[in-house]
Amino acid sequence: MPDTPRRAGRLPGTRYGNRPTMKDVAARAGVGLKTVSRVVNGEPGVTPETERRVQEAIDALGFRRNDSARVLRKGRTASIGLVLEDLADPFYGPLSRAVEEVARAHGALLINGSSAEDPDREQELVLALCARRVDGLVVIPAGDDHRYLEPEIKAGVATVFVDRPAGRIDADVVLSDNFGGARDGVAHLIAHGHRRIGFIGDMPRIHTAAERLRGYRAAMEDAGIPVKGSWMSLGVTDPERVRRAAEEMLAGPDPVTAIFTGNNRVTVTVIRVLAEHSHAVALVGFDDIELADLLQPGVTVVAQDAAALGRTAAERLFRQLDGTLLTPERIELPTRLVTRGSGELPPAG
Amino acid sequence: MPDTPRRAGRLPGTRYGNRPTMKDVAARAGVGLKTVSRVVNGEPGVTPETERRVQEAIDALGFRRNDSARVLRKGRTASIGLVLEDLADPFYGPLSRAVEEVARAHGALLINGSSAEDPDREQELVLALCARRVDGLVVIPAGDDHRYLEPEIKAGVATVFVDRPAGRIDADVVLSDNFGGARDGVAHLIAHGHRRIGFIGDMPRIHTAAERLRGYRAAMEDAGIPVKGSWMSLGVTDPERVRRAAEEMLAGPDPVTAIFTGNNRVTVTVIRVLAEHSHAVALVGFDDIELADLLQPGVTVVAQDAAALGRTAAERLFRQLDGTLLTPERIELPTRLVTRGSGELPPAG
DNA sequence: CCCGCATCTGACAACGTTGTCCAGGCTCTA
DNA sequence: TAGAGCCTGGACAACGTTGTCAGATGCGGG
Repeated sequence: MPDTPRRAGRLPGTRYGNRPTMKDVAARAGVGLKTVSRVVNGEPGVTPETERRVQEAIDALGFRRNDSARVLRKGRTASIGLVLEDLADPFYGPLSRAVEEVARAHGALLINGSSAEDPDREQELVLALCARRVDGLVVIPAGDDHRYLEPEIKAGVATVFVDRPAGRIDADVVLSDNFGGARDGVAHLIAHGHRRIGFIGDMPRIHTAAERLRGYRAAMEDAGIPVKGSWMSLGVTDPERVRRAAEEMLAGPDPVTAIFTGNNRVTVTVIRVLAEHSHAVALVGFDDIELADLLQPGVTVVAQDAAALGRTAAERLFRQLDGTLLTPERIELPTRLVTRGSGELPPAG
Repeated sequence: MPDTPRRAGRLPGTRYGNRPTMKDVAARAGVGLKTVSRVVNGEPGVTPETERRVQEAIDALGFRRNDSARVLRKGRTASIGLVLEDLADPFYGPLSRAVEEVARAHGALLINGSSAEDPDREQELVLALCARRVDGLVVIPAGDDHRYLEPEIKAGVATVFVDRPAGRIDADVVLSDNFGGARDGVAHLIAHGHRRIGFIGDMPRIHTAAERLRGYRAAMEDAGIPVKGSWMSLGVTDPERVRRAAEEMLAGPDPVTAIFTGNNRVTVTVIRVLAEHSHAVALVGFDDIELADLLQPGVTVVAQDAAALGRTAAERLFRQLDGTLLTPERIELPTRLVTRGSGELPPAG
């Protein structure tokens, strides 16, 4: 590409690179400031001839309304914030997109940030968004104390929590039925003859992990199967430790014949372990994973609908802004058991 | 959850739900407006005692600085816009995240939107972002004419295009080496004895698709293999048509012994087709896919580094804002051939 | 011919913040 | 103790837009 010289950076001190303002447009069109405002906003009461002149000046100058000033004046930003754990996680992609679509339908833009599962970073992000006066917030919480949001909510920032409940404040929450999903998944294994079933999940301080563990316990109890401590591994999530945990469960004195995995990352690692294992072990995982049907055997999962979570949350948010929603609620979306083979294997050994 | 009454929506007419301003804080602390500003911004020249009083008032009132007003005054928004095709696509997740991280390192927030591969929607989004006076834009273009951005760029909006070049304007671009990657992938198949190699890719009007097709042709030509029209399928991307295209290539009078797929969606579908096929067909795909190593055989791919694309683009953007970058450039990042089995199968039949 | 009315236009203040600049009080020295 | 100089604090304008309101213009009717 030729080395066409570019503008010499933005000159320090210039604001917005000296963009034309309505005043400039008005001067050029020979009309008043307010008339330009009217044309820009499509307000009535402007002669076609005047409008044409103004439009001409706008095009000639490359004028674009400064929404910062507009926001300052009007009080609404037409933007909402989304704070999630990690934009790169395949679970959050569809969720973000769903929130974005709802926002778009309401003429709002989406500002989003990743908390990286760090409560401080979550708070920092949320408050930065509040400082920009987003109209509302969709938060997938990393922390468990959200009292810092109280003044914001009181000041009118619509807020909906997703995937996990808010901590120590009363707010709208949209969740998957983690308990029921896990219970059904484990019951599915039991129905296929398993009694020694392992559970590998995240730290129970994370709400979803705790609920799924509870579902596992409930299913076992319903079937009258006492759970051994060696069958449960909690709080491991990095691949190396998951691998060890799985191997121990499979090798112990009371080896499991099936494993229930608490989230997609764990599931993937366990699939790798089982692929190397000598005899077939049944597996049901929480969260769907791509290509799960192409593996041998296909992976049976408890799928949750990330897009529906996002959509539901965003819709509630805009209903809060309408004023049609007055009472915080907790909404639980159902999960779906998708059978593909790995969960239907009979007990071996 | 109990039906605790919430504030009755935002009262119409109230701005920001009557949030306290610096003036309120100043009144309560019994100091001047500017002193509050100084405390909020950590500027020097305030006695510890005064600062304490101000801080107290801030906490008591739940004051949070209004960044809209700040932006209006200062001219910089400390936010950048990212326009991509689809936030839910696993390719863009890591890219977004990388852009976000760089933005964060520069104290900026990220506003993003999906164009859904629609040029009009791309333009609408970009202009909405410009109206908010984002400091810069990272754009994965859907359209092929970006002259509408000229006034914006002239006005000082830093702009970097990613994944595909800009149309009809001179701007920074960060791309993967689509041509070289595809050429190497196809050459890899040729090196393993294949001569009848199929290509299934997206519409050549999309830059990446055209480049990959060019790479395919180049590799074949380098090996002195004339390409038959029946080996190429362009512009198909929905699963059903990809399936048919693959089946035709495999069944025709000159059946292919290997297929090169032009993107991850096509690759996934072709994997499904090959899984049902009677004899082994080699496969190399452009773009990596998760769990590709667990399939039988593992899927050989030409991987591009989405995060590196995003990071590089964002870094260039902030260098533009620094003023240290004066000339638009075209940067090409290398791809990487990841061999896992499917690309090393010998020709069958 | 003048008045009233409707229509169109523009002057002005306000939104909440920050930059500039000056005033007042303090300390330190001669 | 007076004066110089420094430090702290505050008054005011400005950023670009929109809401309010009043002025200008034109038209028709009395």
